[in-house]
Amino acid sequence: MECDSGRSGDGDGGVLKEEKRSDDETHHHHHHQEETIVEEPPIDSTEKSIETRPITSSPKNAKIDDQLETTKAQMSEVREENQRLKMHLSKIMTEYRALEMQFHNMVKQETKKNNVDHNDNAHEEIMAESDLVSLSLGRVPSSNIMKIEEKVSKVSKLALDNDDEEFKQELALGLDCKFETSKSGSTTEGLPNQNPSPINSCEVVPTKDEETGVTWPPSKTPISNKTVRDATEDEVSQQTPAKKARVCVRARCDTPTMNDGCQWRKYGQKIAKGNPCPRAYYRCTVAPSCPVRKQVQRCVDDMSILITTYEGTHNHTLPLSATAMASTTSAAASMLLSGSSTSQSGTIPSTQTNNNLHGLNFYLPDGSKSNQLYLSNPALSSQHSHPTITLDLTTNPSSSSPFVRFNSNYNNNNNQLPRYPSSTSLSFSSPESNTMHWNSFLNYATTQNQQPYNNNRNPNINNLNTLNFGRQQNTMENIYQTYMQKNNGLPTDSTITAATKAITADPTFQSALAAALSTLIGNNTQQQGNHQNQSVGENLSQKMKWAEMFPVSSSSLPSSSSKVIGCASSFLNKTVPVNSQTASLMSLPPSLPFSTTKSASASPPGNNNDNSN
DNA sequence: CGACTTTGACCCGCGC
DNA sequence: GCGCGGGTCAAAGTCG
Repeated sequence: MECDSGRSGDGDGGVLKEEKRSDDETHHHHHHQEETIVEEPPIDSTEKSIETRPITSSPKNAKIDDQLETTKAQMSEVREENQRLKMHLSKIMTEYRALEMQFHNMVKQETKKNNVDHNDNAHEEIMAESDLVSLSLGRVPSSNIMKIEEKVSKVSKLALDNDDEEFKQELALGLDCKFETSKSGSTTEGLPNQNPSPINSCEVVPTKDEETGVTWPPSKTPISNKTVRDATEDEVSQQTPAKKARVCVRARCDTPTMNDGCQWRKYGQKIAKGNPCPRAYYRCTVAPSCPVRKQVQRCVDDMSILITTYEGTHNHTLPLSATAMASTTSAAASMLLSGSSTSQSGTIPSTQTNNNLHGLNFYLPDGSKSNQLYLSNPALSSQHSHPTITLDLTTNPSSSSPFVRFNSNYNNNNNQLPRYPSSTSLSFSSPESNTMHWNSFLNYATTQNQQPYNNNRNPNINNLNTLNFGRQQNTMENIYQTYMQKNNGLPTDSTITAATKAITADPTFQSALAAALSTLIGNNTQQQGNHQNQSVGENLSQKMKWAEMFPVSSSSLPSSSSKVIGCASSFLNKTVPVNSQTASLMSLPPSLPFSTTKSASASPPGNNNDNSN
């Protein structure tokens, strides 16, 4: 809070300040001296003493009166200036939103077109481009993406008043404002104290079963496996090839399992081939019919690394502490299921050129960067029919390599020409100090007591790295909050433009981004939620709205009560104010299979608040 | 006693 | 068709 205000160029308030300066430089110039005089304490004390006494020395009094007058006048001017700035800001916001709307509409149109074309061409394109590692998260052929980009640039040009910088600034201001407000909100929120109202959570009734796309067959549902499977198979087969998207999270963890906030019940264990460490199978027990499973296995190469693979989406209200992981994994899975496959080389440059998205650098492993790819445990990644996205939280912080990777392995058979790109890697890294949210945030989770990484110039981040998560939950929450407060974390011009590019590159990406962002700023977005619109995605917008609806809660944190002894990833959870269901839903567009609950296996969401059995 | 874990058996898909 | 391996089931065991 206090320490960052003086910094320049680190996002946050800096944008506003600069705006102020540039707009009203003259005011500042000729008021500056008087301001300093006013703020000087001796004058105040003199004032007091004079006021309390009868007027004795008129020259002094006159001087002071003058100063008072001047000060008052100055203050009123400052107020006016403030008002002007506010007006300017609101205007900018309006324009920004208008642009967002336009952009979003275009994206929608393009997506529709692509969906039509997709069925015919997608696979061929995938086959043809399988050698390319792709960041395209949707099935939008790059040509179309480029079209979209062109259109966007056109729109931008139209709306920019021929000033790109101004546009950037506007964008930055728009988000700036949001973040700023959210930050102020966070201070009052402090530690979450309220339960997400089950009633409220139930209001977000999933209209579709998450089973729609998650082809995970519910095995222990009231209905028998095969019945449910048969019931859902048709739908599934119609929508997507039967691919069970999985999200694999690699994290360093001493304990047998990661505490992701959810309740799990072990139902099996196997020694997988190629890994002496047994693989444990867990089933979500928060709701009896929840189809979510996870596999936990130690990495054969590094026993300290725990590989947790999630499959499916919760169809019930999650404990607050589980929402972050759920939304993150859901979003990641949605990226897969929505087609993290196609892209042509044309799109790569745009995404590779260091797209800096809210502090995230997304870049693709091209041939030269193949080492960026994380090849997950072969035993886990060799699941042919399971597109798997890997969140690698284990990267050595000292390296400049990405800290977090999304690595999707559709098909890990090396000898085969993969139907899908063999891997897709999203690397979240940010060497720049103003773009370290995710880095610190995720490393915060993963490095535990590992060495701090030095990429960040912000000392706050390094502090975080020295912490264990999971065992110092409260401490970490506080520190995280402190960190969020200290790092106002406002996007800079470049981040905004990069974000625009990234979004342009793929609308589907929005879902993941939304989840990620909501994870970061989720409960801090109360007032601005309604302003966040289509640019980042409706999902994010929705999330923020929901964030309004569901105040943060900590009283229901199961991570503390759960029997699960594990590495807490619950550090994430504090940042997501919504219940799990909304988190799952929000993180995904309705059309995405992971996003909703649709059919059979789901028991009414309202009934799922109680624990299993 | 209920909830959970363990563990051997079983099922099923895939490759040969 | 067969074998392999991943995934799941369910009875038995364990724990609080």
